[in-house]
Amino acid sequence: MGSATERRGIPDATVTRLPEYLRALTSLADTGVTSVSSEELATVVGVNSAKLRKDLSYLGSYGVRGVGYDVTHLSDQISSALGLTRDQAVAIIGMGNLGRALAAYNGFASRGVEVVALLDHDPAVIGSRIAGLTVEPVADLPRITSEREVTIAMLATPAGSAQEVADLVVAAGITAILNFAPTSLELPADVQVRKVDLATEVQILAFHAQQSRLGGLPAEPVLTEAVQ
Amino acid sequence: MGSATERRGIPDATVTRLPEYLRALTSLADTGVTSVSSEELATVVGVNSAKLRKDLSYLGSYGVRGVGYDVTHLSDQISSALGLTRDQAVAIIGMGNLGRALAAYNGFASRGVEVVALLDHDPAVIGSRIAGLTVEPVADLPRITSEREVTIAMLATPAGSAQEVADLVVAAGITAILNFAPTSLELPADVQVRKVDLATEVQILAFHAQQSRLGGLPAEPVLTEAVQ
DNA sequence: AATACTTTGTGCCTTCGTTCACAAGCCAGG
DNA sequence: CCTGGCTTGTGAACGAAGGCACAAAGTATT
Ligand SMILES: NC(=O)c1ccc[n+]([C@@H]2O[C@H](COP(=O)([O-])OP(=O)(O)OC[C@H]3O[C@@H](n4cnc5c(N)ncnc54)[C@H](O)[C@@H]3O)[C@@H](O)[C@H]2O)c1
Ligand SMILES: NC(=O)c1ccc[n+]([C@@H]2O[C@H](COP(=O)([O-])OP(=O)(O)OC[C@H]3O[C@@H](n4cnc5c(N)ncnc54)[C@H](O)[C@@H]3O)[C@@H](O)[C@H]2O)c1
Repeated sequence: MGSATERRGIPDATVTRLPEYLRALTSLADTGVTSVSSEELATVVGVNSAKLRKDLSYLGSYGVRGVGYDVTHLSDQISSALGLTRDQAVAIIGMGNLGRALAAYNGFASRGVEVVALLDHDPAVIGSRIAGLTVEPVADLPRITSEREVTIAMLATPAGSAQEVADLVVAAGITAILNFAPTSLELPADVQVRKVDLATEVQILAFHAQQSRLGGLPAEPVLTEAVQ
Repeated sequence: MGSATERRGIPDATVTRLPEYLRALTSLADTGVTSVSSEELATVVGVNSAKLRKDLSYLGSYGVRGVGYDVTHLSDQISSALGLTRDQAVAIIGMGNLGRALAAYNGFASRGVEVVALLDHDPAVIGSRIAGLTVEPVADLPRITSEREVTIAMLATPAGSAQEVADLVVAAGITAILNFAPTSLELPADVQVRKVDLATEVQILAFHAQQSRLGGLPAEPVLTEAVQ
């Protein structure tokens, strides 16, 4: 119960859930709800309510006992904890199939993410307009980064170029990368990297699918915890 | 050290790493490497070597002390544990920006994933050809599922339709879903769901970016563990 | 055959995360 | 003002995951 929002040490597991809570709260607010109990919010998000409360307690939240949480206030608290007081300026690098889809995605704006630059190295692509932005050469990344205060790069280049491009990104002063290329990047420890690898996701699903196939017959207690 | 590969109870954390190992091994095999030590493989993937060895031990692996692991044999072991002995047949539902990018993605084939159907409900899209496949109506999902033995569905519809479509998917007999819509699905407990939410990923990065910005000044020991 | 060297597989301890369960605190209603 | 009923915030128990460190088990060398 420290002074304020910025206590060092929100657990990683909590941080990964905060965006989920925020999304659920935004959606509740849109439907006119002004107050939620931890129980209600927890079922919406699909987590245990005690976990939810503990998560919120890390940001020194202001729930009211017997009542619940004020939706807008809690949203603000979470936004602030996540550093979303200002929109995050994002650059997308590699304007192929995936890069174009990302650029065209209109789900970012409402969640504090603004795409401010599209980059590629292919002269055939540079200069074309995609989703209201003009594709620029990667060579301009340092200038673009400082001019538009880019904080996050999305890497959508082929795996072969990913490391090389990541190095450029870091050299340009960006310290957070969302990597879509199926390769692990070797970068300084102060650079945050998150990876989205679809084939990996599918393979994890394949494992579980196989499990239920195998486990289906040997009459196992199927553990039907209702998600209701 | 049980009889074989199919021991019940590979930890979840291990399962999520197995695809990474498999990818690294495939890439090593491509460059002609036939044998790796846990140390080498671990640095490629970016994990602790003891963790790697423990992970492999869950599949009753056959490493050779003093030598390491046979690359192709280990690949087979992992593939088998993951249930990739046959390609996973995947259906993509919702052929918008993202669905098209997924359909055009050529990185699946080499990793045991085959896209066998593209579905939408929009008559304007149905019938068009994308990446060699014809878009079919969602109404045909049950037939398509049984005919082509679809095991996994990728949901790329707007968030508003996601639950509804997911219900159809389950009704068609599919028990594994990769959900790209930013919403949590409520489904029977025996259906495996994994979610890919890009805005969430960005927000997590935003948090860490903020942390290093705040922590940057108060002279903290930056913990530069070399990923080498 | 014996010795030196390498690398696995794993027991054990530590750290992190989850869940339970309940006292503390707040509101509403009489 | 006081009582009853909810819901929060959190201590404590539990469980999962991570990592160290070393015996066990193999290869290579003499
Ligand atoms: N398409 C998908 O749905 C999908 C899904 C999962 C992962 N991915 C991954 O995302 C990445 C991109 O996929 P894609 O299908 O869009 O590929 P793509 O080939 O369509 O596009 C790649 C783009 O990156 C550009 N590029 C290449 N090297 C570059 C460099 N050094 N600097 C700047 N730009 C460069 C190319 O000019 C091209 O425009 C790949 O790593 C792929 O594995 C794609
Ligand atoms: N575009 C991206 O890069 C991106 C990134 C992250 C997440 N997403 C998410 O992925 C989903 C799709 O995004 P998008 O940009 O491709 O949207 P989109 O609007 O371009 O495409 C949606 C497609 O789904 C189809 N559809 C709608 N309702 C359907 C139904 N009931 N049954 C079958 N098909 C239906 C539509 O006809 C359309 O073709 C959204 O939920 C979005 O939030 C997209």
